[in-house]
Amino acid sequence: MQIATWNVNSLKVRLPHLLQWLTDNPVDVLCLQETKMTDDKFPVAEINAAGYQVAFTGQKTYNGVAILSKLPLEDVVRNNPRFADEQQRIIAATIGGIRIVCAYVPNGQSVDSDKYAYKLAWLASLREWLAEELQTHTELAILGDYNIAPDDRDVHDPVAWAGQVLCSDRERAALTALVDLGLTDSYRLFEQAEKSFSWWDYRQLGFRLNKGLRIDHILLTASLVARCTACAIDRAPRKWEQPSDHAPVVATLS
DNA sequence: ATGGCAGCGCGCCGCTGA
Repeated sequence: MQIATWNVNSLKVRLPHLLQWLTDNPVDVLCLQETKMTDDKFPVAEINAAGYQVAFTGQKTYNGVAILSKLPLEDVVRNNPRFADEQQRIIAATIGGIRIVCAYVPNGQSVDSDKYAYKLAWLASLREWLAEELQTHTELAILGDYNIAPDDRDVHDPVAWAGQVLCSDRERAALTALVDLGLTDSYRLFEQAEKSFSWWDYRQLGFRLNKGLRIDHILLTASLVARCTACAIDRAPRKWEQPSDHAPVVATLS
């Protein structure tokens, strides 16, 4: 079984890439972020035709998340029930007995921004909710765009990024607090190339110069860690014409 | 030096993203 996450930066623009990528990578579960569309616009028929069922929650212009699955999606939850939020950033479903949580963590903009305070509050509430979910789901995976580079290995220029949003201590502590619930960054279970990133700025030849960050993650509970045989970032679609600025991350479970 | 891409909105610039 393969589970994956991809921030598509507009599903309207990226639908052809999504369908191509699924043809090339017929994963069992794919979590999407930044669909940027209201639910009435969601391309259900095209995704069904590709062999996937789908649950989603979106809004105009910003945010929006979805879970695609070959197997049925059960017990779908939209948003964190503990956090009143107009922004559509979370969707969860049980698939093949695994609780799948798809998350689009707020960006935060800058550490002195109101959006940063919102990001930290959002993450604190996510932790509270996940703690509850973990009481009833021993097999749980939380996949998504965390907008946090866990440590300096995940940053192309740690000096330039030191203390900046996506790399600041408080965000990293919030991520550590999630991990401390009993989760593991699946990417670091395995030997990985240095300078492995999942996002590259569109500007200044970011991808070509590999000036990126690793901010898209798949966290697993211990029972899924035991089943996890691989985790990889697929840089291929970042090279396609008119790409998302993020690459998909794929974890393989036995 | 706050730029630079990209997507979106009743658009022709301003916002958000990361």
